[in-house]
Amino acid sequence: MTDLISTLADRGFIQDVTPSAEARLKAGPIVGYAGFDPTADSLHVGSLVPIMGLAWLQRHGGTPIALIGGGTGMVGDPSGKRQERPILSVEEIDANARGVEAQLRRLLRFDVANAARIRNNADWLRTLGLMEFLRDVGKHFTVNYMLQKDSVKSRMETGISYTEFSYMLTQAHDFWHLHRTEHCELQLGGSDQWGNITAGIELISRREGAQAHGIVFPLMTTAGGAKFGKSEDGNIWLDPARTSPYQFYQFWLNSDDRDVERFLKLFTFLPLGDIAEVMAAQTADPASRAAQRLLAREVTAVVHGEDEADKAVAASAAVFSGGESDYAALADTMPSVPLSAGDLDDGLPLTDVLVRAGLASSKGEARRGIEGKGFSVNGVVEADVNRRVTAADLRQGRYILLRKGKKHHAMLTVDR
RNA sequence: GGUGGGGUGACCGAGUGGCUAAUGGUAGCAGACUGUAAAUCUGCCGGGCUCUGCCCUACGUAGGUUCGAAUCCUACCCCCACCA
Repeated sequence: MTDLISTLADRGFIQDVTPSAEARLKAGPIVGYAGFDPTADSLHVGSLVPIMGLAWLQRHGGTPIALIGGGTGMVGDPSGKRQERPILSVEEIDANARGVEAQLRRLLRFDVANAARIRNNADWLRTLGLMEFLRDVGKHFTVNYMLQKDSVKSRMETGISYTEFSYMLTQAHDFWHLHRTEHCELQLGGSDQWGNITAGIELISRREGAQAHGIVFPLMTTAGGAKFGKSEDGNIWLDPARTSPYQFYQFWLNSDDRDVERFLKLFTFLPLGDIAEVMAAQTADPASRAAQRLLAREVTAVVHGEDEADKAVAASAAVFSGGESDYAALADTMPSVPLSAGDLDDGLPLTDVLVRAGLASSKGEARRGIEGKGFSVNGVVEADVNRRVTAADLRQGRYILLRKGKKHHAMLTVDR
């Protein structure tokens, strides 16, 4: 446990730490948690930071708890948000929670002595009575204290509902609950969670007379200034049904030179020595993008497994080297759209096909893209707006590879 | 409850009766250059079509005035500030 803090610090995880944390971590193994909101049925790459934090905790002998916010999700965390959030139905939250839990189960270890635990705060928050909450939690906080928090202060202009105002208390209650029931003494989170975490520490101190600790991670950004984890298709999800392993691999491969070292430290378990080595290679020959390749391979393997990572590497090599390749293997890892054999009898307009493949959001966009030489079929740029896709375009009898720009691919697969 | 200000496309933000699918900026997409990078330059950037043009839908909501409205009128909803 001794060097958890230094590991995290060396790898760029630490934005802020409560003063007592270091001494406590040196004293022995600890139980720590991080929360995950069930706002969608899949986590996205942004969630990898706290997940890696928990994983490092586990590797240093601690017991990680991944807390799914099935209860707090009903309220909505104002932290880092400029506007009130839409309320999801309980059914949606529960469905999302199931998806998130399945992913967490793959990313943490459950077969070791200090096995990870998964909890859902719906289990205690939904049954918590209002009077009980006001007496046992609300009584310990002054409104003055709550108004000091950034999450509230920054919303005083635009407005914040009582519901979101109260959020920090529900999260504080979670920390207290986990402390009480599982001896959890540490909470990890993004830097926007600082206020919520310290509120929890405060509550534990008041009710239990015990000292709890917090570590927050820096806000993820990219050197280009874009939001981390977003692409033109929206978020980069961990769910392969939403973001194929190939797309996932490509996301990391396209990392900015200025970000790649930081990402290697944050999103892989590679020893710092290995990272320094690959960075040296990268600096010597930037065009090789050795660091990006390693990053993409490693993160894809962590999230989707070794096999999928290998396929993504192979598919990327095939697609970007040009020439004929093993289409069946490509179809397996990249977004693939099924066609029935009959569809091609008369040929399909290319514009329709691009929309179906998700490469264009409307026929008009597809048409404009073709006019701008932005699309290709089987590696050949297509400039004819009226082009039709026919059986003659099939490769290996059943595949057609569509490409948008240089980087975006989709495979049409004819059913047999 | 009162007074004042405000609600425009993904976001910011112009626009006060026709030249407005709506200036500009950001973000995004494509092309050129490159290293599947950055920066830069160029084009695109509500939807559909039988596409040098045509048709829908759109400026908080619902009506109205007008040949014509994001722009004027009425009611309503929501947000903000100050006052009570």
